[in-house]
Amino acid sequence: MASKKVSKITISDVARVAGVSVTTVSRVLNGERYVREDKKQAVLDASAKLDYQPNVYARSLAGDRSYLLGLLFDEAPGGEYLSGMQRGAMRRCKEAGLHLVVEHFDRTTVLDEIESFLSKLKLSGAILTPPACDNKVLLAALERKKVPTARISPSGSYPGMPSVKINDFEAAQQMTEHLISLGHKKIGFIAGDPEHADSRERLKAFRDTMAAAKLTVPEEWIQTGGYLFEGGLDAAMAILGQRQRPTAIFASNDDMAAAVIVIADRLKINVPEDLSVVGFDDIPMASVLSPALTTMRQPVEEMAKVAAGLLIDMQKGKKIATDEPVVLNVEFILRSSTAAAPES
Amino acid sequence: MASKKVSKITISDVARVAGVSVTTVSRVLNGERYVREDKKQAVLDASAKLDYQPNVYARSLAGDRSYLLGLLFDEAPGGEYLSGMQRGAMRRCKEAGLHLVVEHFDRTTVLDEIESFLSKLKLSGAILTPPACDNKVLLAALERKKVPTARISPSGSYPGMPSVKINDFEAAQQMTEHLISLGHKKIGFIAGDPEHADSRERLKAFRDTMAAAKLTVPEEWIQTGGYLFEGGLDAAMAILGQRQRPTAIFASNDDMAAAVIVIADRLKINVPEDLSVVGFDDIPMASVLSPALTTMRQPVEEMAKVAAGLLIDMQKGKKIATDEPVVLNVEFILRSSTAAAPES
DNA sequence: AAACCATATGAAAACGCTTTCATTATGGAT
DNA sequence: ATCCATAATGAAAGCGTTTTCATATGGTTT
Repeated sequence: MASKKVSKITISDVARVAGVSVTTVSRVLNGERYVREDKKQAVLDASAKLDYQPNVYARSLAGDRSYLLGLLFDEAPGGEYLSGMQRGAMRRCKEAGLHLVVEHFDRTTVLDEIESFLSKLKLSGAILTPPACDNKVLLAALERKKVPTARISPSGSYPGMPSVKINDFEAAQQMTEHLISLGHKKIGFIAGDPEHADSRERLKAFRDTMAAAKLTVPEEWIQTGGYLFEGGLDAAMAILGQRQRPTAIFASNDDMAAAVIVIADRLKINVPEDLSVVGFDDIPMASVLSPALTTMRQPVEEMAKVAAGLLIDMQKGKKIATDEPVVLNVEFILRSSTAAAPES
Repeated sequence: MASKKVSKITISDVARVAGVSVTTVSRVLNGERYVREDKKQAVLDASAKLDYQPNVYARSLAGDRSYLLGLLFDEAPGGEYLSGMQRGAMRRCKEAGLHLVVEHFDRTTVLDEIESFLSKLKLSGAILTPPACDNKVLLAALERKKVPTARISPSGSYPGMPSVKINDFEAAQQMTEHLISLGHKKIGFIAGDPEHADSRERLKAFRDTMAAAKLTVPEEWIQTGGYLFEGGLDAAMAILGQRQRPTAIFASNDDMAAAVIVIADRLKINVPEDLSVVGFDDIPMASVLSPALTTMRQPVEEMAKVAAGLLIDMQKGKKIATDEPVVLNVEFILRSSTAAAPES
């Protein structure tokens, strides 16, 4: 007795069981119009009964979508940031039956390489994390290849591409107000990368908020650290090495805030008694620093989830606003690196 | 005058230009035998001239390979660890013209879901990071679906699946010897997750090395922290809260070492003057801790690269040793959390 | 009653490759 | 000269979908 071949279940198997044509099965599976309700149900039943799994490659070859979303980056942002993004994007992909492919383009990647990648994979969409979201070459290639693209925390806007960000201005304003409310009047600031819009926003918010509170800030207390720990060390040294030093420092991200704490420690300045320090991002390190860092949490995972969602909606033909970014909320995290300003 | 259609370049275009059949082109592109050198060259030239990009989906549909490698994980290890893995795997994939798709399976993922994923994507290979590398359900599914799988730092071996790891025993031995050479005689140990082979290895190495140096370790000085920061806090408290306390603590990873430093700080114990602390992994946090952590660096990126390489070789039909893991070297990183043992 | 339209359906033609199978050189060994 | 194995090649048959196209059906509108 010949054993039944355990062959793969194809769309025609489903068609046979449901008593319809493969065309109809395809229609049902892709949610098209013009299928009678009873047949639709029959197809769904048959498909479930047989545990039918459409072949991604056949679909991609025949249709022109690919069921793959790309998460693209160039110089990697922090690992925690990146894997948060990834988790968010993955979750959303799973809901929609898509898959996430990751790809790295470093500074040396030429246009050809990018285009070759794009034309080979024909991504259904691409998510760009900073700083790739501002990589002109990459953006141009994506546009030429007509790959729907969502950008995360980009600088400015790019025609036809939606983006997701937080309200950096408000967040930085809130953080500055926190320090002011603790009685600090002499506050320093360490900016990120001036190329990044978010960095410029945070700095502007700091300046505006200080001015609104009638507090002046010597220019020497405003330094740039490029979002890097090392840059933060230099910036902190530049600020704290002066005769006149502030009683609080607002670093534009946690890496640089950690650097401030290191420098303060080296200079025998007590944090938070003599110097309050705040950061931005809430990376895992923030809670293990000593003292634990007061910071502003970015909803990293959520941002990627939303970005993926935008792409999925675009693919479904929904109209998406591409001129204004989707703005998500931050969360203020109070820990022990901030305290009331010391008696003057 | 009709403008020339900018249509996609297919294999038959290449065939025409090279003056051969598509079969021959396919043969050349897949490195098969039985193609005369001159024709081979003609194909290569034509392909380069036309900038031909084989369609991944058509290839996957026709052949039975998929040009996709999967990086699979369940409960995510640290973000830095994961993104290091990813970088390594991606690099190797790029060299081989493959792409990396990432997928997360959490504790609640049922077998069906995994199998559905596997049969839909027909991965050319899968890389499992810990702890997914020991997930029985996942492993069984991969085996059933015949997906070539490489495991990273697994517990034990699994028939037919190669793995990559470091020599945990030697590394932990070296670390223990470092402490002993500094004059420490009273050393505590915080173990990781007893389920993990690497954790058991590190503990055994510690015990053996201490014994070899004729040093005894009270059982209360050996605690388990499960590789987690929180677990490390408890373990550190259990060790340092006693009347008799050690002059050094070896934590099985950096997260727990960070916890030791936090607890020491809380108990007003100076590190490294009164207590030396060492970790394992060299996560980025290690260098910003205060004091900076002496630790053992795992070649995370390299491990993933090697794992990807193993899969690629397997696909090419090379014979791979699956009984013995590939062992990579660690690197001892001396920072300032260790010092000579205090005078007794 | 003819003409029209929206709805519903399936047969068959792509999609761009790999692989099978049949056929034709090629170069010794008999 | 004849035969055989092996090297080299291409025509054509898949691979499992989506999409196009043709056709059928049952109202509505002229």
